[in-house]
Amino acid sequence: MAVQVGVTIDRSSPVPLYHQLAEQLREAIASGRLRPGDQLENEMALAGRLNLARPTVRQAIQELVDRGLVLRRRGVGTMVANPKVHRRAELTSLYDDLCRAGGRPSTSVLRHELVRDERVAAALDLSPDADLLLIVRLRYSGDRPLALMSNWLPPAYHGITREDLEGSGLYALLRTRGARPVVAAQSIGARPPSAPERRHLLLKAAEPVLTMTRTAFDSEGNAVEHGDHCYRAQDYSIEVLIDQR
Amino acid sequence: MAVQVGVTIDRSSPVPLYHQLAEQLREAIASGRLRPGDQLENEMALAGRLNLARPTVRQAIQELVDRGLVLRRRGVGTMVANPKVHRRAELTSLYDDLCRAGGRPSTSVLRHELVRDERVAAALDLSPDADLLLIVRLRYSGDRPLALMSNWLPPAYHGITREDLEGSGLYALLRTRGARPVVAAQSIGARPPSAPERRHLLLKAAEPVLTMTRTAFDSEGNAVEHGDHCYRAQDYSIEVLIDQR
DNA sequence: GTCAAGACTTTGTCCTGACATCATTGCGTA
DNA sequence: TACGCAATGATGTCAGGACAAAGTCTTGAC
Repeated sequence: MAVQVGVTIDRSSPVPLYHQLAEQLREAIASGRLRPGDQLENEMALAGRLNLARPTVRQAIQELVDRGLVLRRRGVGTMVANPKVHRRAELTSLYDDLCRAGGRPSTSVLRHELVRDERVAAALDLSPDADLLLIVRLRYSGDRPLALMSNWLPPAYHGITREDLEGSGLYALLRTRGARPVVAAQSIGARPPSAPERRHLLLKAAEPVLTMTRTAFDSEGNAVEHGDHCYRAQDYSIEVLIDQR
Repeated sequence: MAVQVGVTIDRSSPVPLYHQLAEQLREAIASGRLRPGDQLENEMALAGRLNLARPTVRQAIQELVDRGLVLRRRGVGTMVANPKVHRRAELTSLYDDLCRAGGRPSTSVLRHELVRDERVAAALDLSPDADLLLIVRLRYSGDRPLALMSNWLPPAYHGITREDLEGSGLYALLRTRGARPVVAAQSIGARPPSAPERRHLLLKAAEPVLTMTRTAFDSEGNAVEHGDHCYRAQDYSIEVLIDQR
């Protein structure tokens, strides 16, 4: 009944054992080796087979529960969840999104300069006179403009150049510089486009823009970026997955 | 240095000990007895004082970490996080939101009838010929129309009446009927209003609507509701808090 | 006075063991 | 046949201990 998954645990690795296990189970689900409705081995069996203690196995499975990948039912067991609830909101950039969707994104950097902005500094929890790197980009999908994006970065990331930005997404760049954004407050709205927005995004006055304002922090509460984006609403929608525990 | 919080543990209660502790710490933070930057007692001290094992205390604190209420730093301790990252996205209804914001929401129910809809049934993971209760409501804040909302409910909730809906929010009603929605996929977009939307929401053609489509499930993967809402964009924005672990 | 090594504190990981609670299954009895 | 109860098997909770790793602080040498 229960599906066995090939798992190898490397005890010499610095990666915690529970995370090694969670990662391999996650991969098994993503690749389809474990399919929705499949029953996982029970915790004791997994622990015995892998020579781990049950709390370690539990911690691994808890990671998957937290992500909504599996469901636990006391007295029954653990099974792979319905794929509808699989994907959770991720902190990714539009660039990554387009790449995954198979689009050919390109970027033109309209502005790249140091500024001071009290309002943004407050959002980032920095002192009001902090220097911020302002980046304004126009993002294309193929040859059609899709988004006009303004981002403000704290001093730690001022080394990012125009050339960097034309080649990859902002979040990928931030991550290569050690940023580990884990939490972001987003506000999403809509309005008629301003004149520059109409010009850049090739919009008529009656065609609205979808706006997204976001501030991202790492796990220690340090500011990572503040963004103010607007999208062509007819070509874009924002997907979020909300869960409450 | 560390702030002691009055905590009482009731071992005869059916509520898990770790949850009792987490709840009281959460309350201490919410009420301001613990303030951002304050250091919590360390895990061993808490465990000793409350006669709990350290893993139990850890599990309690983990709950707070998961909600972004506190930060843990090895070798340093656990401290209350910056309030900027406190609130997380919640599964609430517009009605609840307006109540909290002090508005005086009112609702008129435009439609309340059983329908079949293959597309919605698929989103809810029900059979295509399932009977669904379609509810269309116009929500006012004070005397101004704010949102036009369509919701489809699976058979378990067909007992909800027009009168119920005029008095409280949909999510409150669902919860009184035992629903425990915990996960929802939302898609947010914008577009010019349709003619009926313009009429109901008193919009001009150039004023866009913000659209939100949502499907909610409970922790066992059962469908709870599917909603298709549109809001006056000039009066409303959607806040989401995203975190990735 | 400055800097580095080491002691100390605190959280992170992992183990073993025990009992509680819930759901299901199957058997026995009415 | 139908119902109820007990056995079984799974996850949920909790204890207590051990060592690892990271950050901070003190101490001592130069």
